[in-house]
Amino acid sequence: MTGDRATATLDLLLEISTLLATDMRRDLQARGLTAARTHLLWVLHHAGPATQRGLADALQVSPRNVTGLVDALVDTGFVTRTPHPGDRRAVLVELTGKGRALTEGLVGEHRQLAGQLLGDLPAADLARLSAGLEHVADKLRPLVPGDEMGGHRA
Amino acid sequence: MTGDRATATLDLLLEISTLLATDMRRDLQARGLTAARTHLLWVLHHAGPATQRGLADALQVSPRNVTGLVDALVDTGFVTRTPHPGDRRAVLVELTGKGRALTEGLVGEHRQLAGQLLGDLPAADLARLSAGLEHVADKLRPLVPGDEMGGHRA
DNA sequence: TATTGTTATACTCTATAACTATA
DNA sequence: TATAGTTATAGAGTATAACAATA
Repeated sequence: MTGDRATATLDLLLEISTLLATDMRRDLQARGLTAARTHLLWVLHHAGPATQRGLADALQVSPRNVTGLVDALVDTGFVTRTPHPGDRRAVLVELTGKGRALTEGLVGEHRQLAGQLLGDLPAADLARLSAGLEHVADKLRPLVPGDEMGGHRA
Repeated sequence: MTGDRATATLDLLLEISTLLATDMRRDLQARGLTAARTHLLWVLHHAGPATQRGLADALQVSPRNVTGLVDALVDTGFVTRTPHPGDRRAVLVELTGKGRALTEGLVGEHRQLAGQLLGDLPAADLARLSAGLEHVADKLRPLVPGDEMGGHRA
């Protein structure tokens, strides 16, 4: 039955999700980072300096939560808070050299992981896998309103 | 370049992971359940009554953590604690009628979601997607030691 | 009056360590 | 001596509400 095949495929997708999350979390932990803090660094890496308000929107998380994450990342030297020029209420959060080194390292590891998981798949198979995943993502995106962060994840 | 194609495919996989997690969490929250508690119910659904020790092993989480999760699920009426016949140190955790109704509902919704995401994919495409995902899972499983829970996730 | 970020408070998941009751 | 589960303590992520400074 096709229905069972679909269910088994969704199961596979969920298993892979868990495995990927576990694998990445372990790598980050070794460097003293959590998933939430890394996600914030990742947003800064892609978007450049941002206000905490902007980060809260990007991460879809409360402003109060951002305060805590930025506090921790300042303490550990990954980001700095500087006054916002032109709005004295706001601060600009930006990556330090250490922060930039980290996110650039992540890009490389990300690429390496992609190679490890998909590198020996024939190009035609990779294209078909990609197409299948696009199909799934297209169905899924409308189910989760207020996404916009597609891909920006560590 | 093939490398970039692989990276883009991994990105897609990560985006889908996030979307799936968000979608499922929202559904559960509406019923007063968190991901961790639901995961425990899911294990009971598949394995039947279990000791807290057994649950800790299955969930790969500390015994102390299980105490808290079971406390909450007892309070909300999803499981019961009964004395273990034959070992007076241990307790058996089992689903109540409410708990069973919930997990059975999850099975149905899971199937429905699979149909929604994959139902209109031609059988051949579904088979190729499935094969591609199997390839990824095969590469990924050895990277995450002590898994064994493949598929058992809510 | 609205917005930015903070303090105050609280809940959940998670962990380790020490302890009790049993094996 | 080892195991099952609890109490004690702690850290991280998350949220809402009230508040200060600024727009």
